[in-house]
Amino acid sequence: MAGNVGPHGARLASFVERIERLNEERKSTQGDIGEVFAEAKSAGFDVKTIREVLKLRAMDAADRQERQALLETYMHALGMLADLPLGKAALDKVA
Amino acid sequence: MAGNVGPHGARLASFVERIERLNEERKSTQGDIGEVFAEAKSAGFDVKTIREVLKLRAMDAADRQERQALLETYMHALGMLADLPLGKAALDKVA
Amino acid sequence: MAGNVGPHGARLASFVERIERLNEERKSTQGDIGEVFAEAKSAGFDVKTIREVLKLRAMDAADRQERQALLETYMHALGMLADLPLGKAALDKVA
Amino acid sequence: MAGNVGPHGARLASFVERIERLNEERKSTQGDIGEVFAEAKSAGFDVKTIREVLKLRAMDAADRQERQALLETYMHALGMLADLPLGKAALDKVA
DNA sequence: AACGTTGAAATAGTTC
DNA sequence: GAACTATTTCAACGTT
Repeated sequence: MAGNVGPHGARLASFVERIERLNEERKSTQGDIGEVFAEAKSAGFDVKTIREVLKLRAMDAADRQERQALLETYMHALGMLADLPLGKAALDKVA
Repeated sequence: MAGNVGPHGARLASFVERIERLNEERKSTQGDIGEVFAEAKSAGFDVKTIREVLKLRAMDAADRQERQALLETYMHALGMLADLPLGKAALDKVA
Repeated sequence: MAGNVGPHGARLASFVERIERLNEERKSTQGDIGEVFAEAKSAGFDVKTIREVLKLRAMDAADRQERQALLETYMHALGMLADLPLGKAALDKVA
Repeated sequence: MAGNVGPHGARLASFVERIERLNEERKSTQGDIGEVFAEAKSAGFDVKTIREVLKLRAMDAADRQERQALLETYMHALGMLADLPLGKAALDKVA
């Protein structure tokens, strides 16, 4: 049963190895995060609360992105108006 | 209202920012992994199968590590277990 | 204030009570396990080592199950992998 | 290296097997719980909320136990008073 | 014996 | 919605 997987074996092996390498990188970064949490903890901070802070900030960031996207849509729609007081006021509302 | 967070605010901010930075790094790596999968897919490979291969290889690696760790414990317990069928079978697996 | 929970209250109460009953059963069994450990300890055995033995045996059982499940996937993927060294090694492990 | 673990091997094997059997029992019960949750879910109930209910009831039960234990302490302390109005009033406060 | 630490199990959230 | 990962939780263990 010595197979013949065809000429694509090497290509497949390459994909597998690249993914494994990236996976290790990901885990390493994850480990770094754990270390920072541990450091914060031994500095007297409450890890759970820090997680809450991070979550809130991530939400804020997402909101900001949405608003930014909306803003750009408005920018295009109001392109011809932007220099006028009316257009400026509209932009102020979404910014 | 200048965001007075107490004397430890700067320290906390540092932790939060380091984690956020590492998080972005992690997501970026995750994105890279997704790209490799996409590349493999458009090269005609089956993504599900690649995942299976990765899982199997990871399992093997983890097993090897864990068995190695258990070996030390067993070394100490040898006297108690070595001539018990159960213990022998266990030892055979890690040896 | 007769605890009117709506028309589905009885159904919900039934679910809650069944789960609570099963939970007690689970805790009881857990207690039995603790007793066996205690008994083994007072018979002079090292509890930690017994835990290691249990872990190893559980691992082996899980491995066997998982490899069996993977085998089916591999059967389908044989054409793609069978003559790639990586694939061969993987197949050897499950065969 | 055919060990001689001593005369206690059979005893150890017995402990291991008893624990493994209890563990299966525990997992089986756990599976039953999962089934009840699934059933409740397909009946239209929110699983997360049911978990909250269970938690609250467990807390209440623990409280009741504590109060019961306290009550018994009082019972003993007030044993000689229990038949008198004064003692009864005291007992009413903790019940 | 209370305390935090460690390890395992379950739950929740995220990604595909 | 299925699978994987992370977070939380619970119990056991040693430590002070």
